[in-house]
This record gives sequence, C-alpha cells and structure tokens, in this order.
Amino acid sequence: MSAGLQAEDFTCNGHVEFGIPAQADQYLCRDGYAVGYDYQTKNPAWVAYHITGDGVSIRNRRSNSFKPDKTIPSQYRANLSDYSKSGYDRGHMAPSATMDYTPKAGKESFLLTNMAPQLPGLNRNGWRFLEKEIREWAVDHSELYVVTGPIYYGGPSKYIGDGVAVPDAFFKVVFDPLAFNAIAFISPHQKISKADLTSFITTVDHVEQVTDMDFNQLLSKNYENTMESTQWSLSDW
DNA sequence: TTTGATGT
Repeated sequence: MSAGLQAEDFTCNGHVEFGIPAQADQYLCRDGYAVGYDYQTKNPAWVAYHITGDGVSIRNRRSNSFKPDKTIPSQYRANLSDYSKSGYDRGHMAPSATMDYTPKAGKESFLLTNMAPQLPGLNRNGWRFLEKEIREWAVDHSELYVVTGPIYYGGPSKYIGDGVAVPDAFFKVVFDPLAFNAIAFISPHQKISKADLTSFITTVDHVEQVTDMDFNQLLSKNYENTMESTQWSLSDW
C-alpha cells in the first residue's frame, strides 16, 4: 500500500468496508485480510477479514512458509528468529485455513505481520476451535466480517526475541452484515479448551472498552448500539 | 485432523 493513502480511504478488498478499528502505524492490504500494524509491539494491532460461505469452502494446501514482511521497516519488523525456540507459536490472526481459497491468499496468511506470539495450548486448542467455528458460521450466515488481535493489559510488558511483544489476551469480533448481529470473544493468553470457549464470549462494547477500538463505526449508530451490547450464547448465534 | 505448528 502506498504511504500516502489515508486511513479513511483504506477499504482493502472490502475487508474493512465498515471502517478501520483503530489508527495504526502502517496499513497492509492482502488478498484475504487487512492489517493495522503496530511498530511498538512488532505485531498487528488488528487484522480484519471479510469471508463468505463459498470462500471458506474452497481449500488449498497449507503452505507453512512463514515469512517476515519486508514492507515493514526493518527496525519494526518481526523476524523468524524472534519466535525460534521462544516457546510461542507464530499464531495466525487471519487463519490459514480460512484464507486458503486461493493459493496466493493462503501463502499471504503466513506473513509475520499476520502473526502474534501465541501459546500452543491456546493456538492449537480453544483458539483453533473458534477459528473452525467461524468458518462454519460463514457458511450458515453467508458472509461475515471478522476482526481479531492482541490485547496488552496496561501496555506491552513481556517480549520474545528482539522486541516482539507477548499479548496478555486475544479478541475476536464477528459481525453478520445481513442479520446485523455481532458476537465477540476475549480469550486470556493461556491454555484453553473447546469447552472453555463459551465462558469467553463477551459483547463488542466490552472489546471496544478494553482495546480502545471502534468496530463497525460506519454503520448506523442505532444498529451499532443494539448490536454491540448484545451478549450471545454459542447455541443462539 | 481434513488443523496449526515446532524442530531437525
């Protein structure tokens, strides 16, 4: 993306059609997702992606080719060595299995600007289940907008490698633009199971309070206020 | 594991 593009003009293939969640140091646009990147943490502040039921049903082979993102200035860029032997996974924000409707989109999901340090006990357990659930919801709901990212309570305090911040928690906001419903999650950064997930459902309002972001800000405020204060259960959504 | 990663 050109350096001169203003945030308000950044819609990125429709991934942030309803407005960027927060200003960022650098905006990145890929086929499958949009990123607001944070220089201080060397992580994405948010990753937004629009998915359809048709798209998530198309699968291509997982690339597993993790790569540093050379569009980020080197002093702010995460590298493979930062994660190596850290004990943390390179945790996808926009999941590979959700992005793999084309080989190119799938490969792009392996850029480190789509990653944050994530404990295997989260990434490979409860979080993975949530990602799978969202793919199934995309089929049921026809299309969804998802925003996900890290949370640092009181600011970043723990790092791996050369200054890649370890999040305290992760959020997900899932918005159905046809039904005008939204469900949200905040998961602590710890081992969680599929069964634990239901206890981490919250409202979009709460995620906005914790992250200081604004989701779906371009929607009618009437819709937004109702939608963002609704607490869902997994079975009703 | 048809997912999501690590280490050799």
